[in-house]
Amino acid sequence: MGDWGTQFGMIIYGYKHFVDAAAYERQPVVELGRLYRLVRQLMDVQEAQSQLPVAVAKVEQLTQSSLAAREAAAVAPAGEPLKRAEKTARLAADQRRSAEAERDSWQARCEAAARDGELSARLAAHPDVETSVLRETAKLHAGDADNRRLWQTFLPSCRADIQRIYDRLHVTFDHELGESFYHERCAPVLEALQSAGMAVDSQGALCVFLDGFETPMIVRKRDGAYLYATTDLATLQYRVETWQPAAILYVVDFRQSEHFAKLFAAVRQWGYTQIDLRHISFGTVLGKDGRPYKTRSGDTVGLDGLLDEAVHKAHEVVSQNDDGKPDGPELSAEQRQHIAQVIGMAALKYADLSQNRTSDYEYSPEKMLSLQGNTATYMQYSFARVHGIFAKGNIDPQVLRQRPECLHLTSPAERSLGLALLRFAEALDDALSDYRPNQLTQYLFDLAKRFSTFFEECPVLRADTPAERDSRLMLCDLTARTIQQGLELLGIQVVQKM
RNA sequence: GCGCCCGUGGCGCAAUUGGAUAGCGCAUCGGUCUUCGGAACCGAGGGUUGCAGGUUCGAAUCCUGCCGGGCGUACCA
Repeated sequence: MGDWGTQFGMIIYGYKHFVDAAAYERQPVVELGRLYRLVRQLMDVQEAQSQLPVAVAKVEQLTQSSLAAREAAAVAPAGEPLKRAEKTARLAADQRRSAEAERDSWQARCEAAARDGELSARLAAHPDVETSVLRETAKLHAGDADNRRLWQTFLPSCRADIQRIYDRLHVTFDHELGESFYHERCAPVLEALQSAGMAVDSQGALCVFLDGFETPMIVRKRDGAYLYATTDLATLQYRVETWQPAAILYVVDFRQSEHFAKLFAAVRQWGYTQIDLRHISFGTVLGKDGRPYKTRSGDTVGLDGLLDEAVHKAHEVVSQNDDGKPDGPELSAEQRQHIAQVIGMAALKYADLSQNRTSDYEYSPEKMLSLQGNTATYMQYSFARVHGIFAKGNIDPQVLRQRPECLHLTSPAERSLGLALLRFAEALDDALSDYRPNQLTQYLFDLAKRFSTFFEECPVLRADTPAERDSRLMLCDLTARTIQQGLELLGIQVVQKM
């Protein structure tokens, strides 16, 4: 958990220069959020200002080489050389265009900042915020009294704010140790690496050079600060000492695969050869523009808003459906609210988990909040239907479960459903073998579809014989329990009425 | 430049890791329908799996080369 990184340097810098004491007094997290965004904005503009001339020069250079490539193509002899030259020219033109686009976007940001008087004044008063922020971060890490004190007062409210989201998502931890916990363990790790001859000085930084990698894994910056890799090494050592794990899974965006490849290589060389270390990488969430999705303006705001939207939309559908009941509405306002919570969260989680873990996907609220087709709602609906039958028939499933011999599969729909039920264990194995939750979602959707067919074709309470009725009730119960168990493994709840 | 990943009906995705006629959802079209809960069911159309070779009894999957896209690449995480 990132309780120690640059984001705290940003907040500390913001607090020292821009805090609104009264606002902080009233709502600390809101004010700290504002400060974070403010500092972020200053850093972004200054990045744009420093990148602009670089981009301009790059456009100039690429324009030259593009011209040269076109001239070369004009005089190239026909055949293979011409094709090659044309391709080079095309590539050069593409590069020039994308450089121009980049230049324009830096320029637009600079101009927007220039039009904002207050922002311009701040930029003038605070040149190079990024360096200042890094300095605050370094001071925090070095034990500076002021920064430590600020960090200690900020941390609880920041942590509590994040907890709100975890609570909404029902995410809990068995152990929780932040980056800060490992800080004091970093120096001994580096000493060990140095005495093992693995870590050496290079250009002022402490580096581990590894076979098969062009660049080293840097474990201590020139300015003395530790990095991501340092904490990862200390964390691994601590975990081995404390829990003797057989395997450690790192569930992290695939863009960090090189980092983990280096980390694992270093760790094995260090002597930890018995642990199964795995980077469970996943694809990037993309915005509408196909670029990685970011909430530059804040941190958890985007997610919070999405959760609200999911619940709100589910509430609309629940209400609409309940109002349309033949005998009038059945649900209280509280029930509707609870159902909307469960269904909305489920839709979001399912949208994420039903995707192939390794592929990118586009952040699209419309799709993520859909309640039709291959969605959690479909499974939850099956579960609720079973409870509808049990309620209407006054059935106690516990009684059924005493006599499993009552199960008889005669019609094709019953047989198809029964076969799917038997495959549950197999689906779990599939999901587990390569850490792919979508194997499980796919199974559950298949099961629920078969149940729908069964439900349509096979009357349960009005079955022809008591034996058939009992058998079908049993199938219903098994289906409901399988769906409930499967969804629970995905962190998704069910409701008896919806 | 080097490295990693991706390309599957209009759109979004699967494919038991090399097996049988490539599946599903949305969308489209057509049916069911005074329901054990229609947030449903049944059916139809739509594919040369980016292109070209190769390996194999068998390729969406493995190899090679193109085309197109994404990401990473020395002190961010």
